[in-house]
Amino acid sequence: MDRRQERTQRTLRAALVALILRKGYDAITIQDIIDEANVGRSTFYSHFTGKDDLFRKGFVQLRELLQEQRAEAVNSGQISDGDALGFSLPMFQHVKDHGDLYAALVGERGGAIAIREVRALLADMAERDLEHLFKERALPKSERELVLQFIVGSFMSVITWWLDKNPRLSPERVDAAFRSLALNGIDRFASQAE
Amino acid sequence: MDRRQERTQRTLRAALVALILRKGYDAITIQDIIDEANVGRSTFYSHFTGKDDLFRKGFVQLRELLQEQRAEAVNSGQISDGDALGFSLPMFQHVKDHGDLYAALVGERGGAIAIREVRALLADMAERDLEHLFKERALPKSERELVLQFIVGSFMSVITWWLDKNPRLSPERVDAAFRSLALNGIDRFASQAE
DNA sequence: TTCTATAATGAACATATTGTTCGGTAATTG
DNA sequence: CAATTACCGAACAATATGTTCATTATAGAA
Repeated sequence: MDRRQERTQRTLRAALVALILRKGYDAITIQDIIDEANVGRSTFYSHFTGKDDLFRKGFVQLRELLQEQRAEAVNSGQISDGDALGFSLPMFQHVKDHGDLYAALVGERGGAIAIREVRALLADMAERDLEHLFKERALPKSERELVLQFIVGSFMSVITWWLDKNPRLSPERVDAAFRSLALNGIDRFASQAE
Repeated sequence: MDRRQERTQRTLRAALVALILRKGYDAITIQDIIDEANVGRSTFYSHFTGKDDLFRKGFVQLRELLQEQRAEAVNSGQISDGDALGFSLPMFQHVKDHGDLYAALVGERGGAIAIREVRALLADMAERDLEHLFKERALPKSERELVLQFIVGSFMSVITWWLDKNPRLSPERVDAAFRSLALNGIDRFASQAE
C-alpha cells in the first residue's frame, strides 16, 4: 500500500477518535473530520464511503490489538485455558489501556454503531471461551446464544460502570466483580437446562 | 390542552413509530415524519424541537403504560413484594405486548437514544425492587450501582435474544431464564461484598 | 536521478436537510 | 357567534452531502 494512502487513513482515524471524545459520534460531520485531519474532501471519499465506514474500518485495528493482548495473557499464564470467561481479564486490561476511547465508544457520546461493534467484538471473544462449557453440557443452540448474549450484556454494563463511577479500580478487581456476578448464573442456567 | 394539539402530537408519534419499524431511527428525517403524519413543517417545530425530542416525549407514554401493568401484577398477586427482580415478569409481558416496537427500539434499527431510554426505564424499575435487598445487606453506593447496571444489561440482552431468536417463548419462561441467569450472581456478589 | 503512475487537492456542483418566519386559513372553546 | 389559537405551506438562509475534474505533489521503480 502506498505510504500516502496509509498516512491519510491514519490521520482520518485519529481525527475521528479525537472528535468522538470532543463532541460525540452523532454530532460529527464529514466536514468536521476533514477539517480536523486537514485532508481534502474528495480524498476522504476516495477512501471511505462515509463516517460509519471510517469508524468500522478503524475498529478492525482495535480488534487486532486485542488479539495480541489476549495471546500474551495466555502465554504468561494469566488466564487458564478452560476458563469459561477467559476473555474477561485481558479485555478489562485492554479497556484500561484505552480508557477514554472506550468511554467515548460505549458511554453517552458513542453512537449506536459503536455499541454494536463493541458488542460484536465481545461476543466473538466470549464465544471461544464458552466452547469448553458447551462441550461439557449439552445445551441447545438457542440457549447457547442466550448465555452468550447474557455475558456480553453483563460485561458491557460492568465496563460502563467502571469507566463512569469507579475508574480508579484495578482491572483485576473489576474482573473479580464481573465473575462473581456472571459466572454463577451461567453455571446454574446450564445445569438447569440440560 | 387543545384537541388539535393532542391530535397532531399523537399523529406525529405514530408516524415516528411506523418509520422506525420501516427504515430505522437514524435514517429518519423530519421531512419523513411530517410526510408520514401529513402535518405542516412549522407545526412540527411548534411542538417539538426535533426528532429526539419527539421520541423522548413519546417514551413517557410507554412508561406510564408500564406503571399500570406493574400495579396490576402486584394487585393480582403475580409478583411478591420482596422480590429483588419483581419488575421482571411484568416487563417481559409488556415487551410481549409491544413486540415489534421493542424490536425496533432495541434491535438493529433503533438509535442510540432509544437504547439509552430503555436502559433508563429499566434502571428505574429495577432500582425500586433492589431496595429490599439493599436494606438487608449493607452495600456501598458504588456497588449498588454496579448491581443495578448488571441487572439492566442482562435484562436488555435477554430481551433482544427473545425477540430475535425465540419470539414464540412465553414471558413466563423467558422470565425464568432471566432469573436463573441473574439472580444467583447478585446474591453471591452481595454476600461477598458485605 | 529521472520517469511514470497514482494520490491528494480544492473548487465547483446539484441535491437534501434543517430550523425559522409569516400571512392566510381552519378549528376549538366559551 | 366571537375571540382565540392551532395549523398550513411557501419561502428562506444555512449547512451537509457526495461527486466531478483539472491541477499539483509524491512515491516507487528503472
